[in-house]
Amino acid sequence: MSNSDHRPLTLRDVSEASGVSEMTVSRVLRNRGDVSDATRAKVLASAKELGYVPNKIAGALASSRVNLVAVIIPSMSNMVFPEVMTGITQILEETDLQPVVGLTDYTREKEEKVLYEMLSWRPSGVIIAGLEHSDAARAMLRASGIPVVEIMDVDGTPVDSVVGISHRRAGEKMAKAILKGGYRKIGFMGTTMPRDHRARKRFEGFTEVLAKAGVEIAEREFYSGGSALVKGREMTQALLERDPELDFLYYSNDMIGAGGLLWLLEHGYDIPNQIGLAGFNGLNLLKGLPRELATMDACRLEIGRRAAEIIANRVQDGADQSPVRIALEPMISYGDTLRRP
Amino acid sequence: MSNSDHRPLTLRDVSEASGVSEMTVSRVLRNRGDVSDATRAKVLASAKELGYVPNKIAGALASSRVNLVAVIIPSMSNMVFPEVMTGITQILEETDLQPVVGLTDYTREKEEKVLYEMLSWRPSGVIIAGLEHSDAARAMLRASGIPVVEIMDVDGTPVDSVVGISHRRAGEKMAKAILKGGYRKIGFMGTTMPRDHRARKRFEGFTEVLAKAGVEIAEREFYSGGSALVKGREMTQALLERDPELDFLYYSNDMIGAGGLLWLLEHGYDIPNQIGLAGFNGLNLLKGLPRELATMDACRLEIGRRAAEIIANRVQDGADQSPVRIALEPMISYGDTLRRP
DNA sequence: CATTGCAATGTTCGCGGTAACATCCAGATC
DNA sequence: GATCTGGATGTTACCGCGAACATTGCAATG
Repeated sequence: MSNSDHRPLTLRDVSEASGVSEMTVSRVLRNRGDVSDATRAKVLASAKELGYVPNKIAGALASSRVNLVAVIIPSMSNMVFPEVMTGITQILEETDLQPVVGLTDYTREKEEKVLYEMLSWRPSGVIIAGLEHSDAARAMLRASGIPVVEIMDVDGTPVDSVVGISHRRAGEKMAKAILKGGYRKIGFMGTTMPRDHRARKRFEGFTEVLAKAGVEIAEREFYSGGSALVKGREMTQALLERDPELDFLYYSNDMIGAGGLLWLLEHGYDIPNQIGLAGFNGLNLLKGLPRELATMDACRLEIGRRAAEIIANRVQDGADQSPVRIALEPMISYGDTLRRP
Repeated sequence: MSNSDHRPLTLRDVSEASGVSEMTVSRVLRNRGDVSDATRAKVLASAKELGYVPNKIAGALASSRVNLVAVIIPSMSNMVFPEVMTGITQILEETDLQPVVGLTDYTREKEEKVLYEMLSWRPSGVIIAGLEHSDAARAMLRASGIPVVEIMDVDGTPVDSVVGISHRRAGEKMAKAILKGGYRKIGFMGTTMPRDHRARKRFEGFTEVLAKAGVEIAEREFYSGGSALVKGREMTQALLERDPELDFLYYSNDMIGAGGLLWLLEHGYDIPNQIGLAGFNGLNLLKGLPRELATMDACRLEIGRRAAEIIANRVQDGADQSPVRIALEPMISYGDTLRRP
């Protein structure tokens, strides 16, 4: 049962223990090729007794097949990417592919490093967040010769396939809804977003629609780090102190929106009449607040699923290798904090 | 720049492009051994121009060295494990080790499968949540011959090293604090926990201390799935309808605790006098609620860091391989919802 | 009973690197 | 000038497995 001498086990050990060739053991363990039931049973017994675990490193080298899919995302801590991962996992579980995650912390340097690291394991595909990469990263992706799916965002030029929503459009859509709701003095709160291109695009779409209607953002506030709920409270207070006339607050994510909502309720604001508010991302983590925050669903689960499907399809041999572009439609949810038109 | 014919690049390609042997290229790319500056520059230029990415599969096979650390945890979606991951990453970033995550969904079968899968990549170490594993899993861990750190929980017998808190003690500690606060009619809410051994142990420690003081849990309620915030509200309402006399509510996690808190505030309860409440896990995600929930810090970040440190130390050659046991002390935080003694 | 057919099993070679050792050569040393 | 030295580079032999092909043996066939 135990491997006390501590020489790592190999196929040879199993082969000797069961009295067949290494090749036959290999066939049994991979369920490939014809093996008699008797032999199969014998081999499985020996393998189990020894506690043998096949060496995928050797296997992958010999077969030049790796069942890994690299997933490169900025962070795991903000609820949006875990949900994307769930979607990816749901699909890949039905195949023999396996996701491996790399984190970029929203920096290009790290993205490049992580990508290099991942590609050095010769995965079968790459799913990577965003369309903005360094030239080197883009070159690596292209040179890798494997299917690449860029996710989250469709506003730009993909290397290969892309699945996401248009954040520009999401911003526009929210702006229109706010205007239709009759709001005119609008405050904006978001992260300081040097590298959050998606937040930037939403903001651009948002302000453009407002501009066309002759409305300007009256006040804005940015934060980074700390508890988002607390920051939402603080920024909301700060904004309203600067301009008590504001009748709408647009938050770049639901968490700060929730903080703002709590603060407004405590201070007796009449929502959504005296003041309306909306966030972004449809975190169902937040269902159960005193009021339901207006928000926009970024289709995260679906994005993960679609991206994984593209990879899974492409990996089959003889599969169509042409790039796919999927633009999902972000759905607005009015909740209790945005007047309906 | 591009590899259009699509034969994957190898060391040989770089070696031919730069006019030196493959071995020299290998040395340059790994920064190992003596190579003249001129040669180094030449090789790096060729590698970059070709867009060559070393093949770690081949490298690992040849050197039998893999810079991966398997991290096996139940889930990524409940805020506790992401924080552990952060701790692990913080430490491993200073080394050349890299974490690779596998998810078990709180089931033993999946744990066993994921472990097998991970071990087949011959990682340099394993960090795995909990002390309860199938016999097969335990056997694999032992047979692997690599450092293993079980995390989160210290109430049990580890395979090798262990870093965590005593959940039994955490439950006891909270029970004592509640009793000292003068509460006597206590309700409990948690997940249906067939496989959440840590929640179970907390519950056991909790009830035992109460029992010694002659106090019994008056009401209890369990949930699974859905939005924790909503569930917290619903369960709280249900419990108080069944027994309006309850003067304390203990929640097995902060999220449902937050839901309960919001419900109680909306219904005009006087907290913490008429009724007190406490959760578990110290999610700073939740800082910013109208009241700060009493809770207990499970030392998640620190657990991740310590576990990673153990692996990092052991991986060095000539390192002390003896098992380590680290029991961290969970700290109670009274917040605004638990009367101080 | 020799021949065929096919399932079951074995053999050879190479995947793309690296460890370990071998070689080469310019400058230092006597 | 012969010898030594050590940095720079090359050669050889694997690492553990799987693809492709080779072989074996036994039942079916004429």
